[in-house]
Amino acid sequence: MSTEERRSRLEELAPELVEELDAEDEADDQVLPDLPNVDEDETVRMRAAPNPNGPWHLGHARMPSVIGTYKDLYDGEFIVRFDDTDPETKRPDLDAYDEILEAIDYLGFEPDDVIKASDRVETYYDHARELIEMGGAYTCSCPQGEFSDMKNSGEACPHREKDIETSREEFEAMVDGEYDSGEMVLRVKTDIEHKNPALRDWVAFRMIDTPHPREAAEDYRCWPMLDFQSGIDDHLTGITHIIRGIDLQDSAKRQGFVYDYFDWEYPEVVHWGHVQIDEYDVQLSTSSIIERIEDGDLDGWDDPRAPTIASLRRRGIRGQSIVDAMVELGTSTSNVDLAMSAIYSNNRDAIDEETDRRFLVRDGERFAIEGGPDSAEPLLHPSHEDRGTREIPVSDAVLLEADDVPAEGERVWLKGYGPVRRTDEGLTYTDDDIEVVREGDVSVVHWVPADESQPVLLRTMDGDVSGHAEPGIASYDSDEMVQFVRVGFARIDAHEGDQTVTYYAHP
RNA sequence: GCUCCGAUGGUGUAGUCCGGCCAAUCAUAUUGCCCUCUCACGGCAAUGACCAGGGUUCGAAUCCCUGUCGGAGCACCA
Repeated sequence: MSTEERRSRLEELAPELVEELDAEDEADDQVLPDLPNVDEDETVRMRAAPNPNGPWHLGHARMPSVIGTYKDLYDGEFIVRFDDTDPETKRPDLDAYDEILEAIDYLGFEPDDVIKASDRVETYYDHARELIEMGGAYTCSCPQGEFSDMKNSGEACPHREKDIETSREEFEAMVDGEYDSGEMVLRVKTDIEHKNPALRDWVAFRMIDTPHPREAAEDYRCWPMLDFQSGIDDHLTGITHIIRGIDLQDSAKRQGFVYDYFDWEYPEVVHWGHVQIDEYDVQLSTSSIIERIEDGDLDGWDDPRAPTIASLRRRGIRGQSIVDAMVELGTSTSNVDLAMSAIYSNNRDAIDEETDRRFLVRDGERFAIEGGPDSAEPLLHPSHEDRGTREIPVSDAVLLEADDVPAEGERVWLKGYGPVRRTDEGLTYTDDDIEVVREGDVSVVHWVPADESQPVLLRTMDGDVSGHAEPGIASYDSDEMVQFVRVGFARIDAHEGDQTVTYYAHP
């Protein structure tokens, strides 16, 4: 019985089972696990909270990919919140704000709102004041190391029991910038004997002497720490579900103390592991990429060797291909390796049908050609005869890749042109029928005319390759894709002088 | 040291909550064959995994314990 037959038979016998079957099928199409505790009456609302200290590397694509997909799945919302509260060690890059938003757009998502933590400092101050009044926070001038030692042995520091009045005054002095970096912090009063030392009386605000690069925030010296800022914002912006990395495993527990003081309900949290991406030897970190650019190892963020979103974009890989691969990783708490081949496979699926075939010969060897027609007309796409052919002129010589050069006396089939035999003079056209190819005696190779070809630079992950393409390559606009036969897919980047610059995408 | 978390083929993932339908799903990868003017696409096939050891049970990938390995936090970074 075929599947169809079984189905209709089942429909007769037990229609309710068919429904069940369909429901299961539907569930199977959903690649991401269900979000925990989704309230039917409430809109699922999530956030991406990037630090704008540089453009995005590939790992950053995961957050918008997944929360954007959840947004679609639950008919929810997501916002982008720039967590730019450290003007010094994670100093924001003013260009990165827009670059990140562009990356999200390229991935195919549109945030419902975009906010910056550095615009909201007064809000954080207000909540700190409230917390101080409740006895939930105190100012502390302990040197960092000393506090750490006391904390680790579960001892309270002398400032913990100071009166509210003093904390209030000292905090206002912090806000007014009356302390230098390191002199005073505001701590949240948690449980100094909590069994997890990471949760004991953590810092909520500290002093930073370096002005924020954004003009609107350059006067602030008292800055909230991530756990405070993020905790307040998640509540205030109505976030229902948070996804974050395992490095922030303790954040929810830390922020839980603040939420308890304010009597707020903490959002649902999903933690996921780190992503590594194969094919790149380098570390996936903003700072290491910045370093490599400064050292001149990379041309910039969109260098084809850079593990960045801008790089894949320039190579002509669609945002959707990245999104699908990211979503496929799921949200497990263990670390995962993403195979670039998964992204490539998605992208091939997306573009193969519509991409023209063209010839590119890398590092060609020149051979005079004798006899034969004076042009070739290969199809633009092997599965679409209706799209027509391209004309490649052949005057008296062609270029072949070293690996394709036949031994003397042997034949090859120049794809779209015809059979030639290697002689001591060069290549001589023969009258062989295509049967010789079908029988496997003669291999088919790509080629370009030696004189009428167009110089091409192919930029790849392994460095730049120069070569020559058939003349028609000059007619493509920037951003169009071509498939260099037997080489791979590439994006046309620019026509510079008499050279065409292309970026290699994938096989 | 203290505290969390995790472990299914090369990679990712389903199944784990509620043990039997699992000699384990799907994708990718690799290999072979077919198609083809040797790319790509498509078709067919093969390869390959439940971290280890105990326990509970008629029955364990699934529950329990121990171990091993891996990851994370204990910052006035995010």
